[in-house]
Amino acid sequence: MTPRTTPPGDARRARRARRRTYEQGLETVADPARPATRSPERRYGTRPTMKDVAARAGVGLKTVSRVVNGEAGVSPDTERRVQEAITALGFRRNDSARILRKGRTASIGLVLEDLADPFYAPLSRAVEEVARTHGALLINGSSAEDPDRERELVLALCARRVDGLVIVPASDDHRYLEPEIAAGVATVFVDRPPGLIEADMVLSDSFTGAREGVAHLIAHGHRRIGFIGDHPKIHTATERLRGYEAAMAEAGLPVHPSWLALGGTEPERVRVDAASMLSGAEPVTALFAGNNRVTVTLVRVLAERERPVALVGFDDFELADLLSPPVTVVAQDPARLGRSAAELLFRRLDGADDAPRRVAQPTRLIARGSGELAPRD
Amino acid sequence: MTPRTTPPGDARRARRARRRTYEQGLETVADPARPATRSPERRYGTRPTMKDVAARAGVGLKTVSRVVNGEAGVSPDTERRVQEAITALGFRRNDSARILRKGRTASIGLVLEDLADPFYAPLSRAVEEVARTHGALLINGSSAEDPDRERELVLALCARRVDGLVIVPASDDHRYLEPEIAAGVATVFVDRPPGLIEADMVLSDSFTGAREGVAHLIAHGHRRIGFIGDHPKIHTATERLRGYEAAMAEAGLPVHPSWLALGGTEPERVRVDAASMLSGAEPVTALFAGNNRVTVTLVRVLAERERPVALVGFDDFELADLLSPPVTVVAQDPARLGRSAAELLFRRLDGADDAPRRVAQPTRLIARGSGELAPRD
DNA sequence: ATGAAAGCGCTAACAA
DNA sequence: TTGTTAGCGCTTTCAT
Repeated sequence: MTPRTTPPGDARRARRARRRTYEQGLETVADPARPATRSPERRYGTRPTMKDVAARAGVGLKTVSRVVNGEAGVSPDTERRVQEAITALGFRRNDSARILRKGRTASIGLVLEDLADPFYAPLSRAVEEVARTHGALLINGSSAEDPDRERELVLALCARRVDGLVIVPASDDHRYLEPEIAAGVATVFVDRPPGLIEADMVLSDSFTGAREGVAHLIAHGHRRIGFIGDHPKIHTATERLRGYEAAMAEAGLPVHPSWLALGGTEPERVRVDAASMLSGAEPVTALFAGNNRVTVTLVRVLAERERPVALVGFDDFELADLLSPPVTVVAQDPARLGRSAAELLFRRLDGADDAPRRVAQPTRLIARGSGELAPRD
Repeated sequence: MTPRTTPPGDARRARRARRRTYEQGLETVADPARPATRSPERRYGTRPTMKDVAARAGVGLKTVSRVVNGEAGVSPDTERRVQEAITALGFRRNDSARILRKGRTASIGLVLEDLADPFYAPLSRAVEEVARTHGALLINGSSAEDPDRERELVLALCARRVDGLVIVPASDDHRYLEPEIAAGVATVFVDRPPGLIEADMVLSDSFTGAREGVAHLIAHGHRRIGFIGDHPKIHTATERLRGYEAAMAEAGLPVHPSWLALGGTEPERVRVDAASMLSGAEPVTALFAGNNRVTVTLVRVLAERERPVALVGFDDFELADLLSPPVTVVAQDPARLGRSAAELLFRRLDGADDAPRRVAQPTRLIARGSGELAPRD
């Protein structure tokens, strides 16, 4: 516990030693707009290496390696001297070199739509937690629902030689991953299936969940039910629509095309579609929301109206139970999705080589009030 | 657009080639409980290298490198042949080797309390976005408010030679970072200041925000106001308490010790403290919540009570405006905190070497209803 | 326009 | 117990 203070000049000098602009150094995500690398100027060239430690401790390089990695076969006295040198020099093993040599990075990549989305944030956290128990770090990126960005990110992660990938796909064609998977990158898709390739996947049972949610509304007397969902290119959106259609068909109810609206989750779009369904001669008396973003917008829309409209949302969300009326939802468990996906990934990394799996997780209907409102015609 | 299909055996063979258990391979986060590495078995040894591409294209290694990196000085014909070989072999540059050679990783680390917390998720996303514009990847980890885990994570990131670090500290002593910073790892603290070292930081003005929030309650007639905040070891918690005390003092109001409760954000703890403040002969008529987790719990507690109690929460949260009463908050902008921190980081990476900065961001009081309730004595 | 050689910092294999 | 050598896959330097 030495309250040692580095002279303030040190850090400044180190900073000054850096090359002029960051981007000149190295690109990760390919960007055709940016010209290729030029200036060499090293970055951690000033850092002590094992060789330096060895020289200072008066031992061989391998001995330092042994001490650093806690391997056996070093006498206590030698170890002490090496430790002293390490501390004095502020040595820290360069894992880049280690990774190159060992061929494994002890890191996995996670690509999803939006890290900040309340649905994906817990998923991401769960993946991180599993990675941690396996001694791996997590590199993650948001695709923003853009297939090109997904591909760019995924390939950047592959170039970094992540040991595995967990992907919430934005793209519907993952053939670009074939060489990577063949080269041994374990890959698990979560929340949505891969496109045009075989791979492990962990999904919620969107179809059944939506069918139950819509059947719940029907059971409460609704006949005209609107479906407002995510963009049709997204697998879960179409699955949930299928669930809606199945529930309606099972009840012998017709579906008017104007009751269906798939599109982006931007509040404006959702508002426009909701407004049109709720107006006219035969307005819908209930709405089914295709995901949490849509649900939240619909809660706002309905709060602004006088006439009560029933609502069931896909995905649970915080405080749903404290709204008035409390919001009935078809709940998924995003953390569990993430955990399952990550565990499947590490099973692959541990050598499991059976056929790709499709894990389906059930959803749970939580009746809170908004879905039990009777139709007001 | 060749709909090429890899024979299913390929991936399986690659998987089988892997070593037996993942953890044997390589450790990232030091774990004394796990024994040191042993089995060597390579991982991407089966991957083609530039050398392989060169052999196949009948050119020199450096020519391949030129093509891969888009450098000038390659004849169109040669380039074509190299490209063909790259495609045929499924070559992808190994960035681990590149990083080792170039000395820069084009990645930054982010360590925060909990990736899934609705306050930190947008912060994280903002950091990611800035990193992206600078061509860097983001490696992140959650410290779970554990100083040891923070240190472990940060040092693992340093060993990976991330170019920079953004840290929401859990620890109150960051001297362990001195050698790293001296070696050139740009470091920016966000949301909370560093402990015992000088470094850049980006903070919200917790003191002023809390003072305004409490003054708002006082202006609405409250005299007995409870403060329920985060654990006192957390800087923002004590700053907000200071703000509370300042507002009370400025109004000439006494503060009874039983009105103050700092501790974990677990709902049980918050409930117990709230219950005791709200009972007795002279219960508080208003509550000030120290952060969004506490606020959410208090909303639940108050919803269960008959007598209305005023509430102002620190941090805004989704749907706060749709609760009844809508919740008055002192809002921070977590995305902006993240963006500022990341931009500051990249300025450092671009060579800025002026003295460490302390950036303070203002908070904003948003009156929605719960903070405007009159005291009911 | 192209390539051969050196070496980034580490670990593996093998001596001593 | 300890050290020496080779080489991971790439970029850099300097030839040609």
